[in-house]
Amino acid sequence: MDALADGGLAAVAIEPLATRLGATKGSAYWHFPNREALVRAALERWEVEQTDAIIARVDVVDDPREQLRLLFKAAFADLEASRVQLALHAAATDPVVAPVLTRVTERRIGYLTTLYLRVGFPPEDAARRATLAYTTYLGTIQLRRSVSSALPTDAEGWRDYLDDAVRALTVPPHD
Amino acid sequence: MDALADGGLAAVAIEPLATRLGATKGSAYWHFPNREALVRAALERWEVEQTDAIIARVDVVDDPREQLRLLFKAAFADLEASRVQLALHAAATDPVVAPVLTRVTERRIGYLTTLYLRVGFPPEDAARRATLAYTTYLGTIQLRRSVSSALPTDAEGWRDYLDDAVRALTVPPHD
DNA sequence: CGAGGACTATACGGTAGCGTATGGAGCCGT
DNA sequence: ACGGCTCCATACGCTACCGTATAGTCCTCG
Repeated sequence: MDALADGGLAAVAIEPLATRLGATKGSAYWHFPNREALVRAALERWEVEQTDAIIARVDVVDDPREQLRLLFKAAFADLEASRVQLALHAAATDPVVAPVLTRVTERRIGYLTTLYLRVGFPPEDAARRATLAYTTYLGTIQLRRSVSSALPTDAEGWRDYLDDAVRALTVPPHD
Repeated sequence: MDALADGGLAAVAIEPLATRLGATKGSAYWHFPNREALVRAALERWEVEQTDAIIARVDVVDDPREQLRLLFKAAFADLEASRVQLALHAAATDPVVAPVLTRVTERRIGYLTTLYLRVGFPPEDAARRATLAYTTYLGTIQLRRSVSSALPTDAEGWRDYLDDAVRALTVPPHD
């Protein structure tokens, strides 16, 4: 996961990882039949750890608006996780990555949709706004990584930014 | 630019491009001293074409809210451009890409800020909302590429999505 | 027309990664 | 104590890319 976060999917490779671990190719190929299996193992782990975990943590709260705010806060808190997330999006065309990324994304947007439904949005509006919220998340972590100077750096600036985002994303749909 | 859009920065390479063009390495190395120069040339071209061009097209309208809507529409219209955009963000850690990406991003957010100012936002709120709008843009093209099933596919669904986005992004700041 | 510049082609050596082969260590049960 | 299982190390061939060397073609201009 570290390699994925640091160097993208290309860094999830047999020889570099073996070196990093002070081992050799020979031993690596005993544990994994080939590089694809290694990548699959990393993806499987990511999918399991990054779906239910956060949802479960947010689900203890009752007020859906508060849940949204918590969700955003939690999503941005884990820097390592967001770097992995970006690495996988960067590798979205990879045939091994694509299905996993699709599943996780749809599941997350699905959960966001339930929150918007509980806020009182009609189904179609809830789904649309959930997607919009997710793109805001994606774009923000992308920007934070690529051009961090464009985002607030201090804590209160960041809080203002989040507040404004939640405010914008919870404005009632049409009229 | 095609190679960049299709295969990311890694595809902007001497030998693959030479083959693609029906030429040989030898000829490529006459035009460019090395691979880095080739990449720089592509980046320079991108920076020039993708900054003033769109801004100029939007600047003919007067109403800033309408400009925002137009800007969003224009930003999503050019599929090729958004793929290049994503390729560069994926390669954001590359020392050649980083400064170019930073310049372009800050310039675009700067322009968005002027629009929000003209809408009537106080400076700080305008800057914040401009950033938020840009992350929405980034996240949406990211999602469209990675998990296109999560976004509306038909024209009216897309229009509704854009309308909702503009609506959310133009809600007045705090109170 | 012929010399030099613009461009192309072929061949070479180097690096980084994949995957395979093969030969070990070290431990475990009989 | 010894055959077998687990795990690791070394060596090899293969591919794709980088960059260099060198020779060739063709066009233009004096």
